Amino acid sequence: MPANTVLLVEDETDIREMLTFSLERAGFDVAPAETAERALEILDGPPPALVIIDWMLPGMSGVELARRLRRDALTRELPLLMLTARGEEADKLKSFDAGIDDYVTKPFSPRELIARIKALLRRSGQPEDGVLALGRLKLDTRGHQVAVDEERVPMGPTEFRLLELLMRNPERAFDRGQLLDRVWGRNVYVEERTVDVHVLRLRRALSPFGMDKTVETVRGVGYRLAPQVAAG
Amino acid sequence: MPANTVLLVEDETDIREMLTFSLERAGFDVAPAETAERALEILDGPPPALVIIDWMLPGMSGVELARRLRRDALTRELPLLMLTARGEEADKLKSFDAGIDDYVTKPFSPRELIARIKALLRRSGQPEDGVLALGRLKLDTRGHQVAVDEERVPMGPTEFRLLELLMRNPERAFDRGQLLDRVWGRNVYVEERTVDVHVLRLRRALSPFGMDKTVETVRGVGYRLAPQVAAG
DNA sequence: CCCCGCGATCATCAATCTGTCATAATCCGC
DNA sequence: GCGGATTATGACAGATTGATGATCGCGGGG
Repeated sequence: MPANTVLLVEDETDIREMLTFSLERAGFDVAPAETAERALEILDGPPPALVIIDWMLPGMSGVELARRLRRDALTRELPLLMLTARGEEADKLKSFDAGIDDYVTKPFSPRELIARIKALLRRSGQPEDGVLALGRLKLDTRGHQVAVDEERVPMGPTEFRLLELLMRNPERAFDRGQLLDRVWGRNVYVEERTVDVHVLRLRRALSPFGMDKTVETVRGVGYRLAPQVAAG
Repeated sequence: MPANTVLLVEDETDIREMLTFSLERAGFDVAPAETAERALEILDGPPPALVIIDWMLPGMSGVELARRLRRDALTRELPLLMLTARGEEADKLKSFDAGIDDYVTKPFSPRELIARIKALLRRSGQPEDGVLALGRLKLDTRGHQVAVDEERVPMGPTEFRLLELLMRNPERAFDRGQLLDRVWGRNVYVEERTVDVHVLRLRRALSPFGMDKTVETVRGVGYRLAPQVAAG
């Protein structure tokens, strides 16, 4: 799932399609889900940048879904935006208790929704223009391109997502399990050692630019982005 | 077991799960145990940051478990928080007598519980996570790295854990047995002298930065962080 | 139908880390 | 200063863990 993806959980077809249209026009990729259950399935794959949840959902409610996401280490840090209908304001409190970051009351203007989404993403440290820059490294999440000093760095899709995760969390070490969960998605069964191979490929891709030390090994733990890259 | 793990001893499934959820949302890792016996097993491994005990437990009671923890040198300093039901207020006295640091009466709000937990941890001087800083020394638990004045200090995994323990407990001297228990984990058979070697290795790692006196020998006892480092 | 890019594994090699010893150095009380 | 006790060090051999190159398969074009 592209990193600029918004997971949209909304059961009413027309609203869902309207939002999908608006969001895509605003430059987001949209993963639509009719139910909370479906949303959870999607979240077994690589995580989106943000989740929009309708308060009222058939089956598992939006609030319950929110709680679930907050319970899970993998989704805990995802920005959550909830859609509520008028008259449900009384429940806002409960909503925030479930860990909601923001809410929008229906009916709402797409303009307002987009604005709040961007605010949330900004707050959670996502670049608005889709370009992550760290020192000489630039990663364009929309164009799926990496560059060092404006020069293009060719690499495979998995290496790209791996680098993206690391650049979003510089200085932080991930163990192989976390990397598998967040880059591959946790529904896939893959050997932990496979991570090593992709790290190797990523390093190789960066090495012609003298950036092969960018991804560091943390022995006994996993990998992380080199601090000097993060600092620069 | 991560350093900010909470051991939760509660037999009622729904309460246990609710608390697990709340605690995890608050950023703690949770080790759930249904019984006191199970809790003791868990405590054979690396120790949690805090223990929450339900007053009423099948088999060994919560109070008895608390007494045991207070008797064992290894767990004596763990913050203990007890959950009591209304009507058991009369027993509070007994509870504190058993070495409980704080208690919460059911029904309670997760908010209150979290607040008390954080207060307890603050009180016991254990940062919840992130960067431990002591003088020129910085240890980043998230990124798994140590720095002196921003300059990186390479060291092995065991040395890292050893330094982490010492930095979390400045001013305090540990004997070799305690170090083995808390850094290596209990029920691991290792010679006590091995600790010396790892202390040596840690000192060596720090010595290029003039910080080799950071870890002091307490003759006849064990080791501790040098007071001047702890103070700075 | 074959070629090719990409991804997952495996086997193997290399780099580090670990726990123990043996031995030297220190410390302490006398 | 002596002698025993305690700690510091250097050296090792084995065990872990990570790096690397090669292989096998899959699925999408051509």
